[in-house]
Amino acid sequence: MTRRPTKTITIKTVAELAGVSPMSVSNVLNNRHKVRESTRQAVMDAVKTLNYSLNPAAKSLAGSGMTRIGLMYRNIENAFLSSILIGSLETTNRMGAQLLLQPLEVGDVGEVAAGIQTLISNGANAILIAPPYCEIANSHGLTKDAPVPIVALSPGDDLSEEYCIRIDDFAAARDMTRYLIGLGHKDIGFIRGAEHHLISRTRRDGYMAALRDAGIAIRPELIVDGDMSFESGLDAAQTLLGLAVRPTAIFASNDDVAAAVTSLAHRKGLDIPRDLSVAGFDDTPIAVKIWPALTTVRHPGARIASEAATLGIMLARGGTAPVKSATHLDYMLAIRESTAPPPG
Amino acid sequence: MTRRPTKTITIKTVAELAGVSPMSVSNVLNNRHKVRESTRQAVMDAVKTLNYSLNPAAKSLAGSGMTRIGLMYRNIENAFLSSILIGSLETTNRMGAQLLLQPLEVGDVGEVAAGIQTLISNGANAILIAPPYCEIANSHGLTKDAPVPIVALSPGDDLSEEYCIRIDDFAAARDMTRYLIGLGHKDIGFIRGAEHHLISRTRRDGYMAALRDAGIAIRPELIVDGDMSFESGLDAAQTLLGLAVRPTAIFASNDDVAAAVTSLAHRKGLDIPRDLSVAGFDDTPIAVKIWPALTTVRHPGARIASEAATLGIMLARGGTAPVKSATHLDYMLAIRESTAPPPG
DNA sequence: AAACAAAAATGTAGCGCTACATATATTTCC
DNA sequence: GGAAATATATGTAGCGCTACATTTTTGTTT
Repeated sequence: MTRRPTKTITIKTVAELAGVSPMSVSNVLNNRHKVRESTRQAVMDAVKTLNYSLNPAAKSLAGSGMTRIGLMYRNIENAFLSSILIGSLETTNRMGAQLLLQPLEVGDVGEVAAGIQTLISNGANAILIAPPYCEIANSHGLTKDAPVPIVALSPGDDLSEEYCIRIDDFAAARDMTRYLIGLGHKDIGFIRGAEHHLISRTRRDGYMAALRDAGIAIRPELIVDGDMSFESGLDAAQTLLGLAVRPTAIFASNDDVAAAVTSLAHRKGLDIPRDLSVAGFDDTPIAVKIWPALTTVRHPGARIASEAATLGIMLARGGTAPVKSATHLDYMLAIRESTAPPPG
Repeated sequence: MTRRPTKTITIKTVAELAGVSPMSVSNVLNNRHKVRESTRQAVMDAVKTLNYSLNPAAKSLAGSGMTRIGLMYRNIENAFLSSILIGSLETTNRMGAQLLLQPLEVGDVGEVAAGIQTLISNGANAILIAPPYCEIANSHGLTKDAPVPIVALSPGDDLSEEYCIRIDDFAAARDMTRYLIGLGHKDIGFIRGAEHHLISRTRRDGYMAALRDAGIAIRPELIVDGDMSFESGLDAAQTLLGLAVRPTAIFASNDDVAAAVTSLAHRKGLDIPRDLSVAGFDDTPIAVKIWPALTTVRHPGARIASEAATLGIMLARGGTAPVKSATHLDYMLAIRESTAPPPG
């Protein structure tokens, strides 16, 4: 009488058709054990006839609702982010949780704060944050007293206020640089990532550490800025290859940039790896789709996201929180065809 | 007294703190217009103090719930699918709907049917289906009397039982082939897509139509199978480049396969485009990240997904359905550096 | 067959919110 | 200043489901 007259099919409709009580229908549909086979059949038949399914909102309201995991990330087409998406999705799916996505456009502090707020409003019980937002959120104290647990995906360093799942970027960059040094390279160019990614600094530190360890003087002009995009890689490569004493190897902060270096080198008639070695970072699909296949660092985005989602779900479901600490996953060097000893 | 004692913060808690009725809190939080500024302030203060946000399940149950759009797709790392994900996400976000993701592993009929069922159980009010599942679902009548509207994303042809958003794959493939013919090519290899993609057939038909129109005899050995993966592209390229009379141009069913052709050609010491022209399809990011940059067909995945999501949301919200018909978006040829007149 | 135990089915009372109707405060106008 | 018009606030009655307690049925034992 009040309200729009609803002709919705409810659990009651089904109960009437099946000739049982609503609770029995609920019991069947949630396969709780205490239902006689005949009843189950009757209910299932009615369900099929009515093409019925439980209302998730009501279910959630009444009972123990579905676990919702929020994922906040930069809305750009980027293979590493893709793998994070895939990984979180796969895990939330497998564990019966729901993934709420929150893509951000710009990524200033305000947008990050608003994004967290939106996710919480939408019922997120835990939040995963991809870089660089995990770092921004942390450094601005946005996660300090968040009402839900926060997990940082692959931040550039262990973060104080968030759970972290990452690889040791410093060690990985150092190892790759060492590998290049081991091949005989001394003039190794390095293309930095985006300014605001903590990762950019960490990886560069690894590169410098390896040089220092090997007693090779650091030539500042060999370290050029980029922003992790293919285009910025083209510019950076232009700079490096235009140097009077040009590097015999270039280590880029990610695979897209390394692909750009490869592309520009080809344009300039350089043979890779004979004239120039190129190394990337992340091991995204493009690494094996360019020629020559790229030597790079395997950065398991999907696994990081998967671990993070698992942690988030556990925490959301009231699991005991381990000490707020960082988990370091393994990385490894994927040595392919783009690196070789320097010419001569 | 019954039930777990809940200490949840509800709208009532907020109302008490703010000294108003629960309804006023509701009115403020849904910014309905009829609230005095002083009341709004009081409520907002209480909300902030309690760090409160509305329970979405209850909101959804009580009122006009949130629109949920399901997206079913193949769970593989693939740039075109990525762009579909991004596009749907962006639009659902912008229109205040929620995206429910349903990645499929294998894709037999059973899994597709189950996926649709799951989405509906999870409250999807409309479902978007990416290829090849839209075609599978359609051909097996899975969408015939679905309780929610179904939108096919970029199927290979107009589908009878679903709304379709796509480009004219036939015409696009024909145009690209014509372009190659226009450059002077006569021996044009074609690498087909996956068997079960309707798209594979449609694109091949376009290729054949262009040859026929130009009066060029079709050499069946120039048409080889692939499955749209980089690896299959390597095999197909091996076959084509091993031919006694080898093609002077190769048109691949997607960019990954074209990248594989490029890679293999380089390995064999061929210069692209001098010795061999290569064309792809989709214009995914890799097209401009390999060298030489790939001539390809721009297939606007994000826009397709965006249009589809818009349609789905409109239908879900009770908008009038246009006649169940297909929308054709524009495609265009992206002419880059991988194509040139044949040698000699 | 009565007495008890276990299994199965049901009734009741909300979960936290909003639509709608109703009640109260404020403004407008003559 | 008071009636009418308007703006604002509040009560009531569920939305569709499930936890828990209760009742009914079925099975087991002596």
